[in-house]
Amino acid sequence: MPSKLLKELNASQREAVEYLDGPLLVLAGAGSGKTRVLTYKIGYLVETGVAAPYEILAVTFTNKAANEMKKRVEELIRIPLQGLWIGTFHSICARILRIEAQHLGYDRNFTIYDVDDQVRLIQQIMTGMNINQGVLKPRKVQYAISQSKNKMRGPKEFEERAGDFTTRKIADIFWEYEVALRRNNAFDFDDLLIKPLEIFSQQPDILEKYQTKFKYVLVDEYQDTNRAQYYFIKYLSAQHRKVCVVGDEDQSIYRWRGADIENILSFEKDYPECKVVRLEQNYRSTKVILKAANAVVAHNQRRLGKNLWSKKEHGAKISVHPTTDEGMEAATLVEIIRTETRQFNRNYNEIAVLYRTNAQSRALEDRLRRANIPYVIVGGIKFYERKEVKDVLAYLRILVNTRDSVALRRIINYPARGIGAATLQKLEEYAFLKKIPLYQAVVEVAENESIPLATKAKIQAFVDALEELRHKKENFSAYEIAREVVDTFGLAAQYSHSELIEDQNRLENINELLNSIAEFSEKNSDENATLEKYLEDVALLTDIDRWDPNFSAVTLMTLHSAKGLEFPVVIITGIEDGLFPLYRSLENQDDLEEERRLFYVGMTRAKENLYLLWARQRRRFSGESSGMSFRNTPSRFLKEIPQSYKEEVRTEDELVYSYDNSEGLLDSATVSAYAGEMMENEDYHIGDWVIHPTYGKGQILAVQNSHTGTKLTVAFSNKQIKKLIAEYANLKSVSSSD
DNA sequence: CAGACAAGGCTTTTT
DNA sequence: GCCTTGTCTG
Repeated sequence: MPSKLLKELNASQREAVEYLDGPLLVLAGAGSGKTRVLTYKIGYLVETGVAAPYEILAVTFTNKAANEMKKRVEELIRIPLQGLWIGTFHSICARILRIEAQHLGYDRNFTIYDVDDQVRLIQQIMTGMNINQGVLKPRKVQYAISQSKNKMRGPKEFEERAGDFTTRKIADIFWEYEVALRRNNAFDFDDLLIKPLEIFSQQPDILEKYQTKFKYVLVDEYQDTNRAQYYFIKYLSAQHRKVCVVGDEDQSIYRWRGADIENILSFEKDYPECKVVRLEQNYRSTKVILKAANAVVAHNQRRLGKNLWSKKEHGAKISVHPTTDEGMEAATLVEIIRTETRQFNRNYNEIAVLYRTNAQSRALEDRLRRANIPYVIVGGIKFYERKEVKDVLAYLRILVNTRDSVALRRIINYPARGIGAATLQKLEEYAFLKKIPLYQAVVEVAENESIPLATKAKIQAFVDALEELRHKKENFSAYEIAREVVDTFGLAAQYSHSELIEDQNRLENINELLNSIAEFSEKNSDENATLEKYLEDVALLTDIDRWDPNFSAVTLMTLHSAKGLEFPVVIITGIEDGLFPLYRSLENQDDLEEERRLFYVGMTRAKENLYLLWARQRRRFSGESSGMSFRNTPSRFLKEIPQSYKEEVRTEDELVYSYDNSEGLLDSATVSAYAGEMMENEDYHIGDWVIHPTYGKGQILAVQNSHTGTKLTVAFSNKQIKKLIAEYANLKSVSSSD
């Protein structure tokens, strides 16, 4: 039956969907409909009966993409996709580990450790080993271990390569860390990818089970797979060899995380019989944006090469905005957003603001807040990484996995209940001597001679409360348990009595967490709505998964987070040499090419209008040069955009500060932002108050010296903004605002 | 043992 | 500049 699905595809897309006989490499340029191909391919496989949903494994880059894709396919073919395995590498691996964990000596209710948990565990280990954490930072150790695991090197391989003293010390910690993870019945993020491979190599029968099961394996964003992910796909598809990978070498941006662009570049070597389909028609961007992006990425050496084209309109030129400093950059940003929303009637959610580093968001946020422009930030401090959220989760974790000592330590005296460092030390000694998990030592506190009676009573009360909940867990929903945890241990109460905005936020976050658990309980059928499953979901969720594109707000995020998304208007900030590309990538050709790909990714997110902002001066707060201002030159990538596709806009010369503030007062940051460039004039200063014969009292927003005289931009109390020539305006200056 | 205050470090990107 | 961590005092 020739599926009607195929009619909705162009020739290349159709070719990619229809080819089912063997390995397939789809080289899909930005905006060329690769998600569409994957979606339709799954639909086609199921509709034609070539494969049942449970015989398909589909790997996506985010959980959100997985959910959307599944929903979309079900809408298309109107067949429920029960049993389909779709999700990120991490979630699929976690699923396998739940089933097979016993082969590694783990329980199926293992915990997944995020970076924060890993660092806490490493701190514990280092304390135990008497290593000075001031000299060797736990965070550094965590990074080194993670990087090593990303390359599939365990403690043994790490030790073999360890040259200097510090690295050998890290190797020692690495060994202990692995032991501790096992003891805690926990995997870290990197384990999720590595451990299934361990099981596969130790027990070929288990590998074979999955190889037989998955007739078709589909992988999105293949250019960003690392070594472990590469082997994972290779092993699982070895039997049927029906593996379809989709990717774009020009969008490979995760080298630092161990992603190996070679995986896609050499796919044809791995599978000599493979078919290659190129998707080169871009449906997203205007011709100008696309050609400019192509011109930039053409500077890279290591690529398969492709020729992206678009049938869309020519479109507006890319506007490049040089600004004085980060304050002016933010002011310019506000101005652009105002123009787009007021003049061109855009909704806020049609606009994305992208930057290289999370730290850049603060200056932008401040200004957006003052200008009353609604915005959401994706990334940065993630919701599930917030202290108050992690506190609640730690309680839930210890209920599920009593061996999770990282969780236990976090909550044993939080909120404070009189179990201090000294007591914890005694409990730990007890656990160590009896070779039992810390939680067990807490349960057995009655038998512990070294702890004073009064303290014992406190610990006993804590244990009793936990144990009661642990038993309730079997018969109550995840939400009910979480609600009770929060009430029993007073996790919200401590914030609800406070008037600090910060505490109010924390309270809100706890409520939001409870809501999310309630939503989870409702959405999933009973057997899947367990606390265990919830904790796993949460551990693997990213901020982008929680992001609602329909919410009417400007979206702020890093360029990395923007991958896979599109917006009518994209504003990229901080396009300066040293920031983008970053200094540390300037020396190395491979690193520089990755930065360029990142810029390419950013540019190609834009459908209609693209703005590029950079600041001549920017304050930095990292490294030795902390707090210093730097003179910047525009990013070398800017020069790689052909002149005919861009135009420079000197916004600040004509920038009029929009005047929403009804009191007519300018905040100090605004004043200083304007003051940066234009303080030269002796008679008039930004922020000064003046009286005009007809307009009345006003405040100076901008001063410019031009050949016609001193141009002033003044905001008057009737909310009018006027540009005046000082020499003719007959202004009187007033000393203060009254 | 808990809360207040000071010092130090940090920021490249994320599952 | 802000946040986390450590130290001091009650």
